[in-house]
Amino acid sequence: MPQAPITQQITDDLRKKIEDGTYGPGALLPSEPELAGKYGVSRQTARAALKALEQEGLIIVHSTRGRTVRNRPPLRRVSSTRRHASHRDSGKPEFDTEAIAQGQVPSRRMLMVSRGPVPRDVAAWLGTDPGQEAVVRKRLQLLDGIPAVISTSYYPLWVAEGTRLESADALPEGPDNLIEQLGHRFARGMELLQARMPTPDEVRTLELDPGVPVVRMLHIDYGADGRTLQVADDLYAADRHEFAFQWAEPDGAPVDG
Amino acid sequence: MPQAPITQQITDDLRKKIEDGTYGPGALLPSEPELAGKYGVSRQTARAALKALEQEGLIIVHSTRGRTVRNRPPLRRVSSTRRHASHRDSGKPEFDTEAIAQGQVPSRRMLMVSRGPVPRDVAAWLGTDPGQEAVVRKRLQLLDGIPAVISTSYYPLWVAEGTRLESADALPEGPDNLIEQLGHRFARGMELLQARMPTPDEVRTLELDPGVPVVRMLHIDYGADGRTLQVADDLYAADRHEFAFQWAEPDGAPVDG
DNA sequence: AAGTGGTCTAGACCACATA
DNA sequence: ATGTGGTCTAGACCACTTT
Repeated sequence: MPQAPITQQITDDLRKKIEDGTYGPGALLPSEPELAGKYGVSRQTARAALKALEQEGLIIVHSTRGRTVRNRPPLRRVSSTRRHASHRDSGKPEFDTEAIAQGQVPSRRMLMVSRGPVPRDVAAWLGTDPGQEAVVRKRLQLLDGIPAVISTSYYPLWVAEGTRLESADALPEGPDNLIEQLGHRFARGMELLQARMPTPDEVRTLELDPGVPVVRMLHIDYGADGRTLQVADDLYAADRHEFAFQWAEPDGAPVDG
Repeated sequence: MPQAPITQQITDDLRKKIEDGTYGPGALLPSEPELAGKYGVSRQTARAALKALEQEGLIIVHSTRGRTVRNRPPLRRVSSTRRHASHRDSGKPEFDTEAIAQGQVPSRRMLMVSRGPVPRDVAAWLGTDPGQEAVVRKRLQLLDGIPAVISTSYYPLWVAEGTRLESADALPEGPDNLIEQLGHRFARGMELLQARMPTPDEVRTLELDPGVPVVRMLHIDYGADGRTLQVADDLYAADRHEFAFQWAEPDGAPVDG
């Protein structure tokens, strides 16, 4: 059995103390010099041990104050069924409806509205020819002023051309309702979830803490004729959201998540 | 605008070169001394820059060979509907059915079968009294010998007591089928997905690369009388899986994901 | 033998917040 | 003024693999 590096031993010690409550949520960890002295190592080594905990998402670093144990915020539940037409309030975007129901103040910042090419995997779902342009709407949605989701929506030209979907203005009723008003019907859809580490860009936009992954939800909606009406590419901060899906036998009562 | 640290500049340079294909998948990056020379920094600084890329999951470190650009493996699609009784092959566990359908060889390693207390959040879903015990089955499921999922299932005593669910042997037909054979019916269910960074334990068991998050899927099944039949706590390597959910209007054709 | 990454030291200077 | 983290240097020894 090889001897574990001293850095890792220190990390393990500290993690254990966080897990068993020696350092509870919000507690201040020993400072770098303090740790270095206690274990008889250089400051860099103590620092490396703490860095590992930071990347596991266990602690928060306060520049001139020290490091504290992160206390996990409650997760916001994102329910799949809420997106369907039957659950939608036709006056507002689904995001707003859900936020208000939870007593939070929704807001949004438009990041981009343009006609342009789309990423490879999105293009495959859109069902458009490769190289074909689409209308792209990218916006940041916030809850109580805190960034929650980066939403990028792609609309085929045959859906969006000449409509308010191409306008840089916000859509008070939400894109889904607008599409229905344009005479389309959402017949079926699919949601794809993936998790990964964020890019530095995404860290900035979502104001992510270190060690926090993102969840990408690709939402594809099909019309009655089988053509793709829209592809939504939503990026969530993983430490602030969880995702719920339900099913029931035909005669079973549905669950409200 | 404050000057970015030199470490970060190097990271950004390298990331750009990975993204634009200067260093394609599998390509060998410059070594630490090489980078240090090129940017006129110490080896530690070059090393820190590379470390960042490693934690973003962009590169793989080979101890005595260098660092190469990671090429992303295809994601295995995990479909929610497959778990429902109507989609289940009653001879095999759902995991095996799906694996075989994709041409992969499923296998499993039992990690633990015991009667014991359950984590707080699982207990809440189980609907048992706090402190109440349950039967716990923990196993590692593999595809072609590669770890895929850590599955931990919790069964209330009124379901599992005195049945083969308490046996340490594998269940050839799978727990879901066994539960039905015991006279229970799955009436409805819910799936909860969360993403986070893994613990060191989980890294070891799932053989995770650095910078790879895990997805936790909590699957709760209810019987016809509304009581919880089981809670499954599955942990997936995020770089090897994606998750699909579908819906359709009553008269719409279902989608096969 | 040479080159890779893995680990660690001892010291330095900085910006920033608090006392 | 002191203590915190943020960054960087110059050098060292190690294990391992390839040449």
